[in-house]
Amino acid sequence: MNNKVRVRFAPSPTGGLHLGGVRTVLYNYLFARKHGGDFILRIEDTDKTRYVEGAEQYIFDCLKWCGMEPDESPIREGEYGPYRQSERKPMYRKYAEQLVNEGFAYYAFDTPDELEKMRNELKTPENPSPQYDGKIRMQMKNSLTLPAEEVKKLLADETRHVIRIKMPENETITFTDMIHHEVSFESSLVDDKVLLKADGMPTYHLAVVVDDHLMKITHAFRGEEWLSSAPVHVLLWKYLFGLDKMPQWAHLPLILGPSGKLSKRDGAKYGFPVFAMNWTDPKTNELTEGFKEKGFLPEAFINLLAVLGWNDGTEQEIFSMDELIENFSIERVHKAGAKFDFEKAKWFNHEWIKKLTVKSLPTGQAGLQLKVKDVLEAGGIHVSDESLLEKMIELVKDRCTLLTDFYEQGKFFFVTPGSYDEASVKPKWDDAKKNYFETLAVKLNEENNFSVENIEKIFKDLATEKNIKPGELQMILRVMLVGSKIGPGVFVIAETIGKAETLHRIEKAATYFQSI
RNA sequence: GGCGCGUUGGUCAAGGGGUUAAGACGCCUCCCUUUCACGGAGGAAUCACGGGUUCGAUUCCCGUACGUGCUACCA
Repeated sequence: MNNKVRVRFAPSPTGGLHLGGVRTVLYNYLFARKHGGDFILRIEDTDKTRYVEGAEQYIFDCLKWCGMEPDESPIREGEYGPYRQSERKPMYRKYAEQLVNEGFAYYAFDTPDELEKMRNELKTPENPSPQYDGKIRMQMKNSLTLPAEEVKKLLADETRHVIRIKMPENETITFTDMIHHEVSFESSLVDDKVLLKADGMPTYHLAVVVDDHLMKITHAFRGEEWLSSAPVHVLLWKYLFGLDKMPQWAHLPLILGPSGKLSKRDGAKYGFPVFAMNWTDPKTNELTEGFKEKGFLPEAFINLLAVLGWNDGTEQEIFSMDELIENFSIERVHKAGAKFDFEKAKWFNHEWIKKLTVKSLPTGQAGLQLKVKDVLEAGGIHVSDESLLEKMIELVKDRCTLLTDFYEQGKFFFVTPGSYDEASVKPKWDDAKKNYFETLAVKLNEENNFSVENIEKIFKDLATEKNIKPGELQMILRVMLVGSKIGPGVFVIAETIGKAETLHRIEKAATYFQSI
């Protein structure tokens, strides 16, 4: 008897990993970790036509970035492999045939053309999408309608065929969902889903049941879009392995975009990422932006996703992965879909940037320092002084919402401004100011202790002496050192960049201001 | 069209027969700061609608509307 919790996430390698996908992984992962269980990654690649080169590796990379590495997966083998359904192909047929032998499924020989013909003939305004179901299966070409001899011959001749489930006539299929509680369906209203495709690959319906059984999955969390096909899965469990062995289900609410279901296109349309990381579709070469590249911290990303559709009942909103694991409960996940709000997403990132110290990172991932360094270097700023980098981060992190903001907010610590906010300085600049800054430069140059306090004292004493309001002077000094009216205290900036650089910037700017 | 699921401010949401219906984001005002932010103090804004049940319904029940998902040899 194995009571250990085992959950799995089963993406199909057909494109990028969107918000809803990552949240599904996250909830699976949190549940597994909370209960000391296993988190398994299984790849659903039974549809060769939709398989996209590179998508599988991309999924691994995204999970790694988020800090959710599976215990068993195609790259970290366990005892229940293989973890790619395409590599498990031989396993499925016998279950499908068992179902046929027991009368729960049947062989269907209808060609795609015949199916299309049937649908077209039956299509009416009242019934826009006719199903292959109990009402019409006796008019189709299958082992229920054909004489046994003919079926035998067709199979012996290796005629292309599929195996379909035979939905019972009048049965109410009821099951318990951890979020929606009791859900019921009328069996006669569900169609005879294909279980095994003509190429021998299982469909999702067969594969999910067989694999969950073979991999001893105890809990299965997936998007709400699967709720409609749950009755098929329930029946399959009943026929194949017993309802008592069926995992507990939880159908997660959808994440919505500004107008309806969140789509890949919403990203481009509204200017926010919808994938975890940048994804370039190799077929179209189309790039969909990722949260990582947009400047999000993985801590913030999983945090904002976790509380989109779940909360622990307290007022806490900022959770680390460890706190999430501790406090998460699937029962508190909402029933209703949640609209994604990019403004709030940015707020989470802001909070995490403020929260993280430069070096220590709770996740053990690359620190803020390295990430900020990457941002600066991407902007062409070479960082050679690590202690200056650390100091800069501490000084400006309160005013950075995205990692990429560190460029604008921090570049002046490393490079002399190349341009100035002339509109602010021009009206204030006169001979008295020119004279003031010339004298200031001399005085600062004589000062050996170039500390914030000393710089400020010299600055203010001289202002008093020259009878100029310090406020205006401070603004000008800021533009001299920074180039614009942003950043932390001017005197702190001066101290940080050092005496030589401060003097250099004052002189360079004064010369420039004189010319405008 | 059928079936499923859902519905507390603009958004995320707590709550759950009697409450001034929490909190957060965003927005607005003020304070701090002669920079930009952070921070602090306030403010505007909500129980989809209609019937029941009840002394009382945002909360329970039933309808309606709206939203959303499924209705493929896709997952």
